[in-house]
Amino acid sequence: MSEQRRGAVRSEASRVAILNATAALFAEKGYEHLSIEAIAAEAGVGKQTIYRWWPTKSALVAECMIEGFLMPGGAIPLNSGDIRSDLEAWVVAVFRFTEDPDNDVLIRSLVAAASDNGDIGRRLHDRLGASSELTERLAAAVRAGEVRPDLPIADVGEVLVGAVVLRILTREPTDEKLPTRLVDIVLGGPRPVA
Amino acid sequence: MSEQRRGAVRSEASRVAILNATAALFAEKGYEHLSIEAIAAEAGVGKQTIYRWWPTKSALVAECMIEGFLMPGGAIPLNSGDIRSDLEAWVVAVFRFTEDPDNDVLIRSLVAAASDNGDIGRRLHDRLGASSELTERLAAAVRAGEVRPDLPIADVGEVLVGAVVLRILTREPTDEKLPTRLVDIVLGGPRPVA
DNA sequence: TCTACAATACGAGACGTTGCGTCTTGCTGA
DNA sequence: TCAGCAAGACGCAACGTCTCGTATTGTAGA
Repeated sequence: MSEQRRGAVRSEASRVAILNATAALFAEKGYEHLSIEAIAAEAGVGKQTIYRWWPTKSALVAECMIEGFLMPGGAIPLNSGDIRSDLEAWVVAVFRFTEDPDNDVLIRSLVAAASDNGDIGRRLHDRLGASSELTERLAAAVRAGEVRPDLPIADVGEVLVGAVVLRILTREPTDEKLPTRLVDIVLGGPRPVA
Repeated sequence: MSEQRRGAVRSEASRVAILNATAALFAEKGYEHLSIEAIAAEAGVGKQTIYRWWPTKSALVAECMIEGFLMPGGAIPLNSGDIRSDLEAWVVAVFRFTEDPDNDVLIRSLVAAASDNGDIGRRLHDRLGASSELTERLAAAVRAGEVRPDLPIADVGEVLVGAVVLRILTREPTDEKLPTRLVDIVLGGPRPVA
């Protein structure tokens, strides 16, 4: 045992340069027109160094996403105590994010990447918030008795994200009341008049 | 005026052969690995004949979709008089359709195609039923007093389609109760016990 | 009416370009 | 000594343009 390894060790500088270049070119060109050669050139790296560590373009993009080089942050729903306005604010924030053409291209490219690579799909799913912050906010609402206790919160988050993604895909323009309507749908009707 | 044209006229046989070949190769290889040269060869047609009439691969796929060479039929929700079970049956049918790996590839390729071509996105949207049969069934439910009259039916259809698309993208396995939960969400709670 | 001609679409495929993924070379550092 | 590195050559596939020769169709002159 004790497999000693000798020889040079993997260069972290190259790795980071490659991820940075991938993120930059991805945002600029989109997933389809992303080329390994361009990434290598942009990163100042030999092609082999990319092929040595990542089997496919998809894997490279997936790692970019994991490491947070793509989609930094992401919307996090607040907890003001009012689940309805918090969800609405979240949807508004997401739509506002997608209004910037740059972000629009980014999202659609991510969808394209997801559509031919399962890993990317799953990570996109996590990162978009459906299984983390958004669900957490909904769970808090259940605990606070703000929504009916049998609400399938994981599915609610997914439905909201799905609606947003579909809007982006179909290029349907969003009207300003859409966030309210979406939240009404998933919460089972408009806010009761007090 | 009266700009007369002369010379040979466009060959309908070639046009149909190209669309057929595109549909066949699209379903077989997916959008990404679809090549114009392969389409030309499959259709027994010169490449120039394709480039003469379609500016891009996306446009070709879009026309395939318009003409119904792709996604024949599509699920049509029944009207049994019970909106809840009709919607559920529709969701089940759609998920069952996507369980076949062939259809799965087709759908994901359509999503990929939509993500870099707006026309395809819009047509996919129409064809998936969100703006036609599904909405019509929901409108009938409103007229019959089955659901609250202020339900934003167009958005409900979109939300359901979005949820299905997202499931396909994320490769999340579907459990058998998912259709029920999705319908519960958009209809504002589980079916009341009679 | 018939015939030449011009205009256009067609199948076929050559062409230069781009990006692929592999391989080689010479260098650097553990 | 051996592994990772940058650089880039290599053969391959598909790109989109272009040019052949042929077929089809309208226009115009006999």
